[in-house]
Amino acid sequence: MVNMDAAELSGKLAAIASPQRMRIIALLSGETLYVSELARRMEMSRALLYMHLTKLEEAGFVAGHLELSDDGKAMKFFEVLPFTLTVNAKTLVKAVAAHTESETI
Amino acid sequence: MVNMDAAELSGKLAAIASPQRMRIIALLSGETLYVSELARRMEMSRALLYMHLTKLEEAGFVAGHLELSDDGKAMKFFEVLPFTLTVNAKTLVKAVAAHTESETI
DNA sequence: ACTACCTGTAATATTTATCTAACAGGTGCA
DNA sequence: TGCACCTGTTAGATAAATATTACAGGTAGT
Repeated sequence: MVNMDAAELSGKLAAIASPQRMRIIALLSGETLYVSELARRMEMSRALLYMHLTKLEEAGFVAGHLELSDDGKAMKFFEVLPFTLTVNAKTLVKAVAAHTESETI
Repeated sequence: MVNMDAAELSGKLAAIASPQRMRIIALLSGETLYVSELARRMEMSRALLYMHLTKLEEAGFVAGHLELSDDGKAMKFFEVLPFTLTVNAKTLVKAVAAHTESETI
């Protein structure tokens, strides 16, 4: 994770760049919520929310797990994974270099 | 710049998230190049490159200026501006909060 | 006049991302 | 049985980003 190639870094940045997904992380940061509840707070359809959550999960920003509530309902909770992303010119040069290497060799 | 709202942060992240634009910054980081030369190294049309450069410039990552070469040609040079972007859960919470404030008040 | 460079933009096509609507399946309770 | 919750997915519409093509204009040198 110390050395990310351009594709990976780009994926993470794209995942986090969306205002909607920024809000999702902000909402999940503090309390873990299950999908339907999160959908209500986001005022967003579950289908759409799933799309966003999938992108965030693939990028490694959140993680979801099924839980069985007391009354037997299956509920999918999501939590924010700890992360820190630092980007500057140096970072980008490294990422691009790593990328072209893996492409060429 | 210390406190960015969600829209601004999202704009910067989106600008930097593109693999093409990451390569542009990597190429410009070290030497300033004029558009046509950069287009050759990127193996990309100038029209498309302009689109990318505009986004990078609007986000504040690069700056361009016209220069008159010795033989009278107008040449537009671009350079990378110093920047460091750090994103984590705390950053996002702040950005989102700043956003909803400016929206509501 | 013609070639070889350069900047700059507008119209258009293509590809991707985002969003909506609709469905199937589950549990618990009145 | 019917209502109120929950998860999960797919097909399709809409919006936005990306890329292409084709211009117009400039300087310098052969």
